[in-house]
Amino acid sequence: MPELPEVESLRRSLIPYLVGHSIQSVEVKKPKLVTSKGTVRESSSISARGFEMELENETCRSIERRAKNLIFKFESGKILLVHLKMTGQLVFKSILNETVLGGHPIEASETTLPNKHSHVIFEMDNGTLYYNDVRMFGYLLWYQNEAEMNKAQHFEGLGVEPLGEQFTLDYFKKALRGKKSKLKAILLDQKIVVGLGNIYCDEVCFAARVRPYRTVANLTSGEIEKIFVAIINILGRAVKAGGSSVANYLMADGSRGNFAHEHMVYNRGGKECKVCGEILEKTVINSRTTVYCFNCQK
DNA sequence: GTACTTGTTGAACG
DNA sequence: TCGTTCAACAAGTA
Repeated sequence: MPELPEVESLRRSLIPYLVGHSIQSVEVKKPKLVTSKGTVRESSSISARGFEMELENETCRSIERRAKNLIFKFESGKILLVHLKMTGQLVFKSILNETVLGGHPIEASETTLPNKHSHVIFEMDNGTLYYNDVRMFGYLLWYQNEAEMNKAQHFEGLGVEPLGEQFTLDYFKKALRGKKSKLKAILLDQKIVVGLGNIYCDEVCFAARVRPYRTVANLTSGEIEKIFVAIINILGRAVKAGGSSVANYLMADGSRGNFAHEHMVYNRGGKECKVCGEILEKTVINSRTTVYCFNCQK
């Protein structure tokens, strides 16, 4: 599930292949993905055919990221925003047969391209970019320019970037002041800090040795600091490792940019804690599965 | 057939 | 009114 580290490492790996290169043609196989925004049905301002035409002959100038959104900016000023949601992935296959992948982990059965989940295909001057999405929760939005994107208020209310300069201990402490929620709810709340999803919330809580259901108001100053440091460390390390997804599934040595191997608690309920050996507890917080170690976390 | 998965958000809650 | 939590939704898998 792409959270901030997956999106960021995908962005970094796509830059050398896409920036400076142009789109020759676009094929939208599932119009829904470019005409709706998640569960919010918008009266689409653009048809699938319009989407294809608008991006033809556009040259990519930069690839940016805001929260879990990938933002492709073109020389003309046009913008393509991609949200992978749960199961989206972008795969670029160059004409030299190099493959770059990011987002949702690839399934072994889906290594052929395009496959049945390839819903939007960009023919570039140096290869092909596939947007694959098994459950089709993701979306690709097109904007005429920066102003139009801002007008859409897609980023309204988002908190600070955890790996940016604005995320300071002071900011974090102030943001938590007076909150009555459980720690996990706070970490999941994109209005405070963006980019943390279910996986990294559990990992951050474990790294900080704080139980996820603790009420924020009862946290000590030291604990908040540990959580703050854990957010930066975990996300930073995960980005470095290439996220929890397979980074390059066609590499000869089969190596994987894989933070998943480093997960301490996520998806490990009932298994032994890697630190103390106790059985990890599994519970539900804010309607999300949560795993923690009762022994290690206080 | 059913339970379960996550990011997001409008609805409902207290 | 407001902060907080819930539930629904997207579509597929086990």
